[in-house]
Amino acid sequence: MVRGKVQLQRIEDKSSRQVCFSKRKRGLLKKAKELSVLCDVEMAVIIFSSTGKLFEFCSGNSLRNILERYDTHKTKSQEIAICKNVDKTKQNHHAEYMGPSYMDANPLQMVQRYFEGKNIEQLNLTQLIQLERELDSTLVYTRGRKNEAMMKSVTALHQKEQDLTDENNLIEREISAIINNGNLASQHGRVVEDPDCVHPSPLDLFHF
Amino acid sequence: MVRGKVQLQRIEDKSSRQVCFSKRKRGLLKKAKELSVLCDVEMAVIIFSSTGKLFEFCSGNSLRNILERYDTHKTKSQEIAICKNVDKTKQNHHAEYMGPSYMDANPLQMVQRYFEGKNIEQLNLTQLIQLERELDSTLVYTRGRKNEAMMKSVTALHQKEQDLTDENNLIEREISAIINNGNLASQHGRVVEDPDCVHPSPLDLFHF
DNA sequence: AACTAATTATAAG
DNA sequence: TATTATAAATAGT
Repeated sequence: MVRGKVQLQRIEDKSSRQVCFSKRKRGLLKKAKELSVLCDVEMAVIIFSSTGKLFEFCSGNSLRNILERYDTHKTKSQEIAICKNVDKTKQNHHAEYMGPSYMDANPLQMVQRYFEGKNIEQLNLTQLIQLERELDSTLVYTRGRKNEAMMKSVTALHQKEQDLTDENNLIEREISAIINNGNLASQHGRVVEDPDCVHPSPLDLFHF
Repeated sequence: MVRGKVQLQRIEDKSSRQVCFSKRKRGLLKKAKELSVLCDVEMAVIIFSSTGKLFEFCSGNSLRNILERYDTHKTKSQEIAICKNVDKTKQNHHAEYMGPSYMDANPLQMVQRYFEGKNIEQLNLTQLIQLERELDSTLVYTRGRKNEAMMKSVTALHQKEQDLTDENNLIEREISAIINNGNLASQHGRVVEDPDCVHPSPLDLFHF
């Protein structure tokens, strides 16, 4: 019988732990199934026992679909984070207007459209092997372009910083000249910025 | 109070369903945490509510690590299964008919079409970062499907081998019976093939 | 693995 | 949201 509350800590006795795992795993998977059915939700449970054995549950028929959705969801959140960050920096390194979202479909959907509505599940082995290769090389290419774009962006920011610094130095020299000429009444409409304070490190734009 | 057992079916009333989801989700996540701590297991739970909101739990500090382990585990299991299957199999099969080629454009071209003819060179940094992520997850997905397809293919071939072997044994027995009856003039329209000579290795189908 | 007392989860109010 | 009666899970035998 159950004596007192269970302490939330690792059960040290191996045998008890194994028995507990077996019972609680069954309970958890049952609860998971109930939740998914009663409340009509999409969900996945992945469990690796301490012996390395895999147990899984998913609401539909494909755990992979759920992981895919998870990835998509995360990607979207990250995109929002990136855009917010970019807005904050006011460093406009995508000068062009992006227009209405081109990013509302991902390559998975594009592939499926391309295969005339066929699900990737229905592609045959040869098609899958070829698709894998082509995705791989498109990915490598895209990654390279991304890195180049990052580099350019960094370089552009450095240049901008340099220009501002030069401009400030120039203004300072002008002011010094004016002071040295004893002409204190002369006015400049500009404010000297301190570039070190105004500009974040270019690398802050990227989330490494 | 709880009256009678709960029926395992979708709760039709939206409000009740929402309340139930909220309570049971909390319960499930608590159970998940208890299981992971008490029994020292690595686990992940991913839940998408019917309104599309994401809830997650994981035992360590990175759900993505667990998903990676999941992928690795699946891949490894499949490889082991394939190798076992292939080793057992000394026999062949002919490649399935693939149908008309859907592969006359690759994802690079698809991506470019999708971006209204823009070259990947012209995508901005935000677009490139997202495209990279999406290609990556599509690739992971495709790779998983390919491995599953390989498994199925090998299993089917193994079955075919068994069928052919059985058929050959049957024919050999028939011939022996005929010979033992001294009826050497009797004709059979079939030739017994030597499978070891005729059929290439199944692995030739896959480009490792 | 089956049993049972005690805890825990939860449907309804 | 909090309460409570009941169902369900489960620790120890």
